[in-house]
Amino acid sequence: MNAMPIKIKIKDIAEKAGVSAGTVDRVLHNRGNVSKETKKKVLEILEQIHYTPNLSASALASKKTFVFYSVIPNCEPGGYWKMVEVGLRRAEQELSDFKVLLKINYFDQYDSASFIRAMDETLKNAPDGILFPPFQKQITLDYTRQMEELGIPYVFIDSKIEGARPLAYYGQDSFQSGYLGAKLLFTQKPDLHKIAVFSFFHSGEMHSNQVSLRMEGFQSYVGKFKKDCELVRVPLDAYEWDQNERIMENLFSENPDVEGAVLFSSRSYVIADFLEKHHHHVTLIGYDLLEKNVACLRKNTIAYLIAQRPEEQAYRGIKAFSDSLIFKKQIQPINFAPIDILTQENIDFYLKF
Amino acid sequence: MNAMPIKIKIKDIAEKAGVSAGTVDRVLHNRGNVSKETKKKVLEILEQIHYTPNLSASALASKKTFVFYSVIPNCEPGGYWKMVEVGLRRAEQELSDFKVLLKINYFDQYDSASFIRAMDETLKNAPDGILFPPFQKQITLDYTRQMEELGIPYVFIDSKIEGARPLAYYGQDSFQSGYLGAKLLFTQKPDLHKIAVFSFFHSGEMHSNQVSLRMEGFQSYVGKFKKDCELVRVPLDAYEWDQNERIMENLFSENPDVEGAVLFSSRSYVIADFLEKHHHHVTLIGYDLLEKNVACLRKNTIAYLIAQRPEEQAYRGIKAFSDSLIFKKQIQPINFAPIDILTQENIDFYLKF
DNA sequence: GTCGATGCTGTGTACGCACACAAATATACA
DNA sequence: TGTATATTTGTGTGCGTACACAGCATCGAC
Repeated sequence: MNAMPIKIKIKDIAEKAGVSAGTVDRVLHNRGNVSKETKKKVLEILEQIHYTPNLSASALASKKTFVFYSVIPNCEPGGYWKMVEVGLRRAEQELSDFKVLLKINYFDQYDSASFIRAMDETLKNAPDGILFPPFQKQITLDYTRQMEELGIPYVFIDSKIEGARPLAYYGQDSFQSGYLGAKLLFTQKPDLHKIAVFSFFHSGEMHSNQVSLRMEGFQSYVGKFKKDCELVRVPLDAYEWDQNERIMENLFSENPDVEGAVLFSSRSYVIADFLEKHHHHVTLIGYDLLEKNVACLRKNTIAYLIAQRPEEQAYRGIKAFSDSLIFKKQIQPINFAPIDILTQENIDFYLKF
Repeated sequence: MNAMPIKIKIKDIAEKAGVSAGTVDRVLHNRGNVSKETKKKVLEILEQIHYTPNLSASALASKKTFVFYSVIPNCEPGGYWKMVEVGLRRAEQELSDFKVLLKINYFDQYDSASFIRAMDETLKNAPDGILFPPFQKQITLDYTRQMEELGIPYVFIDSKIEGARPLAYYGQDSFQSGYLGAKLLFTQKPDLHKIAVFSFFHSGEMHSNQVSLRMEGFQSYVGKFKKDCELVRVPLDAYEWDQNERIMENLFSENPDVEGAVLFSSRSYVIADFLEKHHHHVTLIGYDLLEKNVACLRKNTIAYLIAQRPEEQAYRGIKAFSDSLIFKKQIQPINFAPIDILTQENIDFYLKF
């Protein structure tokens, strides 16, 4: 009845080959200390029989502990990177039976030196895998080259860069999400001819690859369909809000005809709150499902939110390591997350999820 | 260094409670034979400590074999349901270490009696879970009610029906995929005023819920945006091709102004091949990524293919059972698969995947 | 006070593998 | 031939859990 098709185990192979289980184990794991002839004999049996190790038993017996590192920006409560961290921890939790450890090193996303410090620190520990969002392209490529030499697999989240060979990527098609941002903005106001494009810097630095790519996508749409529309760049300081108010005031007094705005990083609510006070006729497109952004969406101070799935992406990123290294599965290298369009009408649905 | 945060095991709980591991096990699994006081004591400890069983050890030691059944239409080589079967088998393979067995019962999708036979047969075996595409609504609801009474979880693939409480659904939003079909057809020919809507029957029967819902979606689009467009239903016989040729000839001689066509099930290539011979000016929208359909897409005898991910959906359906029953995870109940739009330009990308 | 019967509890084994260690064999050299 | 050493092979234990079984106490009936 319950005729479980008997699964082949190491012992079976050992018997067939006329050797002991220990020897088969040595062959399977390339541990050496096996004579050429016996090795050949065992390998022949393995060719014939399709042996797949029992993962439960393997995990249970294994003494190896896997240590994965994640290098992400400092995460403030309720912020985007906090959600990433939640996903990371969920993956760690789920893999705890497989002796998987996750460590996180943080950096300041507006300070390349701190990224470099965090990465150096991480590499020193010779981890079994590193998950991180690509920082400024050249700096990142430096590290991906190092990791490839050291044989350390790495996973990109958030955005990706060309020229690297990550084990996998989990995130949006950033360009496309920027492109969509433009499309949505013009859906609201087809005749826009001046758009404020905000971005956060600090001491002149802004290295978010994600933001750059979204910007390209946005521009691409405008270049294709709305050639006459002008984009006004507005650099804000990530940490000093006082002067930002002034910058924005200036912007609008010099450009009273700005009627659309966009910010490619997650703190759209900052812009929205400003606009609400003084310029509520400006239509704003924002990114990412933060609570504060959602509040703005409900108040209609943000017209559309374009969201990704930070928790899910981080979770799957870590799972990619375990699937590849522990469970020997093939990994799909490119994994574009859905580009969710959030409006007042459908936001509840996304929150529940 | 490798300070693995020590995971709590049954033994730890046993010590804390001053009982043996066996007793803790009895409490954990509600196996009875434990005095009220000891049970209370153990439960108290369990409240304090957050114990999660080691899944590897659990799987290894467990004697229980899970038997899942899938009830799907007969699958011809290269057909849609063959792809579903591949996904099912892949899941079985992957779960073989967890004593999971998968059995498949087939039915004729144009014969409700055969569906009923297959379901009855399946239920007789008291499986641990049943995965199937909802057949005609009333018949299906009969069975879902039975399964709910018996405590047998079930998963829908392909399409879903209201009024049932499946553990999960994996498939498209069928209505939406029909809606999209209409949209794409009119993208090609905005001024269409007569569309042939083909469907396969056999001895008058056609119970595919999926097809019905797509039809609704299609009609909804037409009703909303193209009120003047007429839909001509063309019932074909699923098994007797000779007479179909005649039916189609008649159709086109009586309606020479038909310039668009759609078939909501997967064998679009059949229609495409006919149209190619005699009516290549007709634009055809098809469904599903079959090899033969792709060939038509390349020849441009199918304008767009709307595809789902049959293998993936089936795979995830089975995994839902194991995740829920074996790994005690929460399952996301509704899982809409992407509605992929395939054209000559992007088809290669989907095939590679 | 003996005998079961019953309820409760502890012990022991198996699951399949990884890995340490012991044993056996082969090789080198005196 | 004997001893020392390297190479190859087999054996045994533990991983944490599930579950069978044995042991123990309590109780009632005779």
